[in-house]
Amino acid sequence: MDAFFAAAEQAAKPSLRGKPVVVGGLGPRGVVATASYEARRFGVHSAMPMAQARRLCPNAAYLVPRFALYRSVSDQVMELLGALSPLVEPLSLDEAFVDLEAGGTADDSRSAREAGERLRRDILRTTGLTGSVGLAGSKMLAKIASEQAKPDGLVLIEPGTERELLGPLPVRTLPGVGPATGEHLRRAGMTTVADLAAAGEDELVRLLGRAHGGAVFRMAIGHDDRPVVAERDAKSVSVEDTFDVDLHDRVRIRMEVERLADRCVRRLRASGHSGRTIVLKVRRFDFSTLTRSETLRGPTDDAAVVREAAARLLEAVDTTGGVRLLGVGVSGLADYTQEDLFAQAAAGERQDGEETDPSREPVLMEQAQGRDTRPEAERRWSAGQDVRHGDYGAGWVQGSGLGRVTVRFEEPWSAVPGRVRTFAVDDPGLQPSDPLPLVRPPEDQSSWPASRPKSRSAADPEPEPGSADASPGGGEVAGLCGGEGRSRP
DNA sequence: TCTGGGGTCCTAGGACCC
DNA sequence: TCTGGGGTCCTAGGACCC
Repeated sequence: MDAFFAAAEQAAKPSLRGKPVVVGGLGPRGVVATASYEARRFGVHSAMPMAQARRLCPNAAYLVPRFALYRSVSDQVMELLGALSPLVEPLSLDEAFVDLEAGGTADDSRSAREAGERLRRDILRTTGLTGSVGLAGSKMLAKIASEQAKPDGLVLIEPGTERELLGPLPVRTLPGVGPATGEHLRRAGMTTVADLAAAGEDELVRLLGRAHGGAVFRMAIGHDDRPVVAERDAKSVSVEDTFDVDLHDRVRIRMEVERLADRCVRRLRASGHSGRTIVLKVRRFDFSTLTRSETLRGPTDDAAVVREAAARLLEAVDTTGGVRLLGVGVSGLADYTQEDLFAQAAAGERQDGEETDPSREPVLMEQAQGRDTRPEAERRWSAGQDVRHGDYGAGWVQGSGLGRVTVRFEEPWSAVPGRVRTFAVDDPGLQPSDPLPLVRPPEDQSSWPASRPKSRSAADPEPEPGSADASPGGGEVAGLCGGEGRSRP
């Protein structure tokens, strides 16, 4: 899918179409998840610190990710892929490999191209979004082709042309060659894929190690026989939080670790797993990161066991100077859930005498450090989130601050950009809501007018630009480009 | 206003065992 | 008479991917 998160937001919010949109963490330490193509022209890209993005493109709309929406669109796309072949390997919400041969869908360039074009039409029709297709004889080349096809295109690599196509490309094009390996190779005088092929396997193994060097060499000469694997079982489950402000208080740190352990176990159980190794991750004030792990005698999915193991691991970590991130993970997964008395007994022995009483700790939670420091009422509203108002219908939060929240009332199928109204953050008529589908469901067409805004003409004039942004408490505003936010449509 | 969150795979050293 | 040769498990860190 092309610029997936941002494209989904533009499809959902007609007023943002054709405008720069940036989706990602909106806190002081957020990074860009996806930038729309309009925002990319300003130099904004994935993984960039949000602060830098705002400097480069101050007029973009900055929105929180809405994973429930992306997941539902992803499910629709994956279902279309499933109709092409039983062998579908999702890489993420917006990308997957499909083995067309195994599905009997295509067996030559012509039939593959037809299947690809049909798929792109089907994706656009069912999701309202564009996707790009790469067709080739291996996963690596199909992926490279799909990158070349973006946005909204299709590229097929004819069998026999692989090496001449790969040769001039930079080494970073190959999967598995990241910043470190790329730099390593550059220092060895290799910048293109042809350089790697010419260097030979022995030389790459010497430079990069046995497994990595061998893999990079095979990729460089266009050899990739990795199969498309439909179902991979998970090997670990983890959760982590970066705090808005570094944590110093040991009691608070301990409490956050236990909260993360609980969250991790909830995810573990939801996935139907138990696990034997508990991992604690700590990123310090200076970005140095360490992990500590402990392997139990048997798998567990017991929150108390994981919490206590994580707390034990924390005991051995020096947090002087502050902590910016904490994480808890479980690996060594068993493919079924079980109550493991061994592990619990072992944990109990090691605990021996140490008391855990989380009920005494929330008192300290109020200390103003870490996470979102805005007042509770304002914390309810994040730029981009879905809301519904009793009188005005469905909309999305454009910004909040100074005790106010501004909402644009529009739906994915609104013909014109919607009107904006401003409310008190605690307005009882305003409630968070679920995302609307991007393509209007047919059965809703008769019922929709009933829930439309009662009076469009009653909408408030738009707020002063920047008024909400002036909030000292970290209020956030989804900016709009080209004066769109200031003038009536 | 510097740097998210959820993963996978690989390497290397030490413990331990036969 | 200073020290073999595997193999597995555990821990920690690093690179990479989306």
